[in-house]
Amino acid sequence: MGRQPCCDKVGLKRGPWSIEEDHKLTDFIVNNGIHCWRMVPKLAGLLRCGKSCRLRWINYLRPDVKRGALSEMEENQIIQLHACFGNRWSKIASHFPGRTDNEIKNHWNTKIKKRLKILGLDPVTHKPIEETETNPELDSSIEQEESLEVTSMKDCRHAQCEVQVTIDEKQNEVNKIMVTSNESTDHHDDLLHNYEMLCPSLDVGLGVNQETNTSNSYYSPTFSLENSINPSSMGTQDSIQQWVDSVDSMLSWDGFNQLEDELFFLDNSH
DNA sequence: AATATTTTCAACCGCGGACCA
DNA sequence: ATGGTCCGCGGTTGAAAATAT
Repeated sequence: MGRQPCCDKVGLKRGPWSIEEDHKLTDFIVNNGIHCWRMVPKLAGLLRCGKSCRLRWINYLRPDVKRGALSEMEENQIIQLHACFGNRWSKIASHFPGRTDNEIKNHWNTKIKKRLKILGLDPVTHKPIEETETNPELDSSIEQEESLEVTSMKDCRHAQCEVQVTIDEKQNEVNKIMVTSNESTDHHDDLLHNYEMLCPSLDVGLGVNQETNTSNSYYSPTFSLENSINPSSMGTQDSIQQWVDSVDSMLSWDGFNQLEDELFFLDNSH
């Protein structure tokens, strides 16, 4: 015969844990350790199944569990790791001591996913949504399956590069707008003015916040105008460089909150 | 202030692999 | 080798909190 059943669900309590239950479970584990989750509720005097106790301990009661919002650095790291491992949350969580897979999964589903969508990126493939939609080869489900096969560090770095390239592509789009605007100084000035109106907190005219431009390790790719801006118009180019630097910092994770705030009305318009 | 809607996140569910008798 | 249980994982749910109307 096999082992005994995990638990008899009849008569067991479900739903949110009370403070008293938390104390019982914590006291028991602190004093006895964990040998068999099936036995924990019986020995601790709890009307819960072992599975529920395990979940409560790992996600909430564990003394080394890290509380509070995830930092921007952590968010960036989650995105990188998601590009490598897909939805393998426990794998991703293992890179964040004190953070639980449940917490990271929730954070991804409620926040990061939305931000990537606003950026025009598919949260599953990490590629531009238009590309995924127009190219059946890049169907999300297929991509997701493929991402599960990515295991080696080489592949991982490759996946990270792909995300990097996607962000670069986004900035190239900004570049194209810049080139178009470069055809007319007036138009260019209008563009800067409009952008300044959109983002009043950015000092477009007097200089750029270089700190935000360098503080992000992943979403602040180095950006060159050499291949996209006509070098003959240096005066204009300086302004454009500043503008693009601003956009660069806005596209970085640091600046995204600001961009999101500034452009919220665009999202509400449809 | 009251109500509706959206967001957040703790907890549950079911599956698959590991393990045991 | 087989059948059964346990554990851990990822997907999903739903109540509570926050925000909008």
